[in-house]
Amino acid sequence: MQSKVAAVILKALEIAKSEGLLHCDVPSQLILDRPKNRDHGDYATSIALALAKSANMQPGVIAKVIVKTLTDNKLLTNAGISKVEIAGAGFINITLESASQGVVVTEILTAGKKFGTSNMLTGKKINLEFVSANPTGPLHLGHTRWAAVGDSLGRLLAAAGAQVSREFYVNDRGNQMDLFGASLRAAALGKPRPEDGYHGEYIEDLAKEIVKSNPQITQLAESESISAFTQAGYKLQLEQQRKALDNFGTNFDTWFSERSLYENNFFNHSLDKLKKQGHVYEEEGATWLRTTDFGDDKDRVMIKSDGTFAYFASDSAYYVSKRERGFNLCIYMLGADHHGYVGRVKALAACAGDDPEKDVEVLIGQMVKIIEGGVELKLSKRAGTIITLEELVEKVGTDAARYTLIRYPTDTPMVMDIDLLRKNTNENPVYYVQYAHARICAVLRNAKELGINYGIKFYAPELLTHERERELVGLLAQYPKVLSSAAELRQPHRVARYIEELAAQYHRFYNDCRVLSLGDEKVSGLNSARASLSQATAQVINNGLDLLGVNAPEKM
RNA sequence: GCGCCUGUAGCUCAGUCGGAUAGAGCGAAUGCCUUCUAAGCAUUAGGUCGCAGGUUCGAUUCCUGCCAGGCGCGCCA
Repeated sequence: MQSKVAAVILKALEIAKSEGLLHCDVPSQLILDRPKNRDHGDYATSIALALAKSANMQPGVIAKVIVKTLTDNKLLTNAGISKVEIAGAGFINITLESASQGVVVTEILTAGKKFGTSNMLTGKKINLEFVSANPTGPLHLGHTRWAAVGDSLGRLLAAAGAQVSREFYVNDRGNQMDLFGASLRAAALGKPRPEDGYHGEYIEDLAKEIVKSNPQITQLAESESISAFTQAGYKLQLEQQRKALDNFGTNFDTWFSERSLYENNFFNHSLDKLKKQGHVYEEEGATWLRTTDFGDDKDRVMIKSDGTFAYFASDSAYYVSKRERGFNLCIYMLGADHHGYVGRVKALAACAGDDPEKDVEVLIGQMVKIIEGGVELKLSKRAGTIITLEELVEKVGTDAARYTLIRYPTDTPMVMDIDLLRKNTNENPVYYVQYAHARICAVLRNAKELGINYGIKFYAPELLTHERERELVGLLAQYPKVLSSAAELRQPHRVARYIEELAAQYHRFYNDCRVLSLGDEKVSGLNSARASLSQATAQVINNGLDLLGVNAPEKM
């Protein structure tokens, strides 16, 4: 509907220009806003103000020309417009006819689960890397934010037509792993842990489990024993992470091991590739990538002077791997403590001969604070007092945890109030939205019992003339736009905010417009129309929640 | 010192491809269930959109500078 309206106004501009009423270029696209104020109609455009300068005319005059052209050429009825008004300095407010506005309900009921999807990103093969952690401990709050947001973003990008592969990068190389093994062994032997080792209680538990399944492990020579502990701990911990994520509704297509980058000569292959681009050099016995060629603040070491690989070596090979596997967009989701990586990753892409603006995106998730009983829980891995994904889920449940984490833009630091999330009231937005869905389901169940037919065949859009109905229909029509802009901006929180608004709008409608027939009242077309509208609303809430990975219960 | 993020109602936060009277929840006050799920709805109160300049017909939104807070700046991973 919206595109039809925009098209008709553009057409009016063309006609006005050809008739010599307007002397300026006609834009190829027209922006239609949804006015905040309902008195301003269903759509509004400020095109007259925008064109004022280049046309050298008063905005109000241009607006008049547009409106006159629209009416004179009888363009209004075809686009389903019932009213066009000029307001303020030159805004054009457009009101749709109920019937034409209401067709969106039919569209929703026809498309079902697919309503809102698009082909905006068709042809994009996206590698979405998120969570990526050391397999040396439980996933903490920062990981959890990305587990929720990343998963949702993956669904969103797929809904926009992209082919998405979700990838978890397992940091299973380097001295963190050795420290992990040494910490486990120390715990098993009751010895003090290494100074900069792992100190959480979970180390004790893991150590016990490892010793239980392999009692001889402590008898081995120290270095063998440590590496045996490392291996065993790695397996257990990775499995635990996988389970926790699975339980959280977050699944990955690929668990990519950092170690595997060094198998089958892959690292050398990727280094050769980089060398061919001419940004690799040797200095002081080390091998460097000249990332400063592309705006990084310093060059990065890949092979250290002692011959071992720096972390960045893995990064570079990993990137090459992603590109060789055919991804034409690599999205990295990193924590705020890694924001220094942005320049480096972009420069890396450039060093590999790619376009850092197009082929790579780095999203930074700010810190999450958690408050319980009015006190901030301080997070320290060292002291072992981290809040884990499992603990969060245990405290508030998967739905509330996911929803809350997704609800905020990731570039703002957020505070989670555990006490609030435990409340089953509308202080807690996830319940508010879920309640709206459950409420609709209840209404529809009752409708069936009363013999009220609803659905595409029984829906008469022209009957929906009440202000609440029009508002609700108008909001439903916005959903595809919300999805595409959320996908484009990589901001799943927009979906959450939208369905909150939709839930609120439904509750308002529900309060003012009775869906079901009363008592002995005869069932009318209006009952059917309203029930169909309710059904469409439930469908959109369901679709939205689905993108967030949150349940849409039919009963609460 | 340099870089990234943030600063909007008492609290937690949305919003802004530049547009008409800046929004929501909580908290405060007051109404609405002899008939759809009151986990709901409505009304009222509450704002120099951090500060100062600039661009513009128009700036909370864009630009510059400053102030405040968070986080980073290893041949660690």
